[in-house]
Amino acid sequence: MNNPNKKKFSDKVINRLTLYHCILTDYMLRNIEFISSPQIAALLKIDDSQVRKDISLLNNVGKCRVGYIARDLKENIEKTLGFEKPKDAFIIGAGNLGSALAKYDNFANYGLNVLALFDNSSLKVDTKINDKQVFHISKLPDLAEKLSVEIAIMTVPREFAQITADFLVKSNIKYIWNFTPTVLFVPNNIQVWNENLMGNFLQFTYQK
Amino acid sequence: MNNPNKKKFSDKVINRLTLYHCILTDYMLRNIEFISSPQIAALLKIDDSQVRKDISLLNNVGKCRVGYIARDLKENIEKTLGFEKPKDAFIIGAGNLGSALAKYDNFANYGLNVLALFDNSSLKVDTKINDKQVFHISKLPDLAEKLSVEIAIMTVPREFAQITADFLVKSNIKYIWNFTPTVLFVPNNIQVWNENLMGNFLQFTYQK
DNA sequence: AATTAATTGTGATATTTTTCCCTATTATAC
DNA sequence: GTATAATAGGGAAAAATATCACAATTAATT
Repeated sequence: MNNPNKKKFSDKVINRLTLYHCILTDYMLRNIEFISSPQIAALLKIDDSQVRKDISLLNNVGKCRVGYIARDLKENIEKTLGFEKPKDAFIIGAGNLGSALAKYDNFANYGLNVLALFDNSSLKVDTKINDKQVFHISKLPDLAEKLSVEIAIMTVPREFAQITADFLVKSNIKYIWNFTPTVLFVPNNIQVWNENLMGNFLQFTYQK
Repeated sequence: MNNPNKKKFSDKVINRLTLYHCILTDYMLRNIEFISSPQIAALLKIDDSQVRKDISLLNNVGKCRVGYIARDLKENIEKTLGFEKPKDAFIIGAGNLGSALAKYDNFANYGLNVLALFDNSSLKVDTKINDKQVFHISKLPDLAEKLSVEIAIMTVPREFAQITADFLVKSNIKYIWNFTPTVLFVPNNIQVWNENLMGNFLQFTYQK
């Protein structure tokens, strides 16, 4: 009955939980002890019962008339979503976006460690970006194996997207976070997340 | 019956349509004339009837046994989602991410024109990034009014996120694309899209 | 010309997600 | 102490979304 391969939470729930986490981080900085579902709901402009349902999935209990203990809830989300089991990743493509993501130290707070970058330009190879070395792309298979890295953040120009994806798959990368405006063709055992920036933009500007 | 303020398409549909558009762009580059719903579905690992349902919303008709005319379908998506009516935007925060987005020329293909950047650092003010001028943030209200800009892409450090949002709202900005890991408190008439990068990352790495 | 197989379009069904609504609880005000 | 109002928790209903199933069409094959 309890299929261990089944995801525990839907994508929507995970997405909302990380937004609750952002709010809770802010509450911590402001030293506020309690948070209520209507407060969270108002900030995100969603229904308060939705917030309670999500939180109840974490087996987190609140106090009537008071709300939830902000610190506990924050830690509970971190534990549930695995922030404290860091995952290592490579950035493929040390251009503008790749560099920006390499400098985005917030990733580490959410359990994502960028170990290195890869590029094919000799201008970039052997430089450092935010203390992370840029290697030639040919070094990737070796380093991925040695460091057991399964996650690649792909920020190459669109014309190299598919060929790069093929190379990553051959190098035993299992997760590709695709920042190129391309849909990749990969085997079924590879997880791809299309960071569909324009789709997101249209979602919030279209007819509102 | 036909409420003109009602959105025609759900967020999910818009998101998928932009992914279909990515695929179609690739088909154009490869000079492939026809595309079928099972082909699209296989790339995105979704159901083919889902693809047909989405496409039928565009009043696009396909040919049995052949599929859809790739160029027509692409143009239909562009027309429907308004790629050809460009929208002007400002980038707020000329740091790494802001600069990367200013250099991301793909936005223009999707109807988003970045006119200028704003920052409060004198080191950045009056420089140019990809031919776009960086202005001091104090110039924003004037320029937003003169140029009728309603969209702001926010890439400031998290500690300045809320104060910046307040300032944008006062400056009559109506749409905030929020790249900071913060949930903003804004009036109900302001649209915010939280580009929740870590949420997206967790969605595709969590228990898969 | 007949057959086969691939594809669209769509109604029906199933599933997922969200919202509604009510009860129990409890801090605060009176 | 009692009343009030805000909140959590959770079952039920509603809404949204995705999948299934199949008839109709048609290009390709025989």
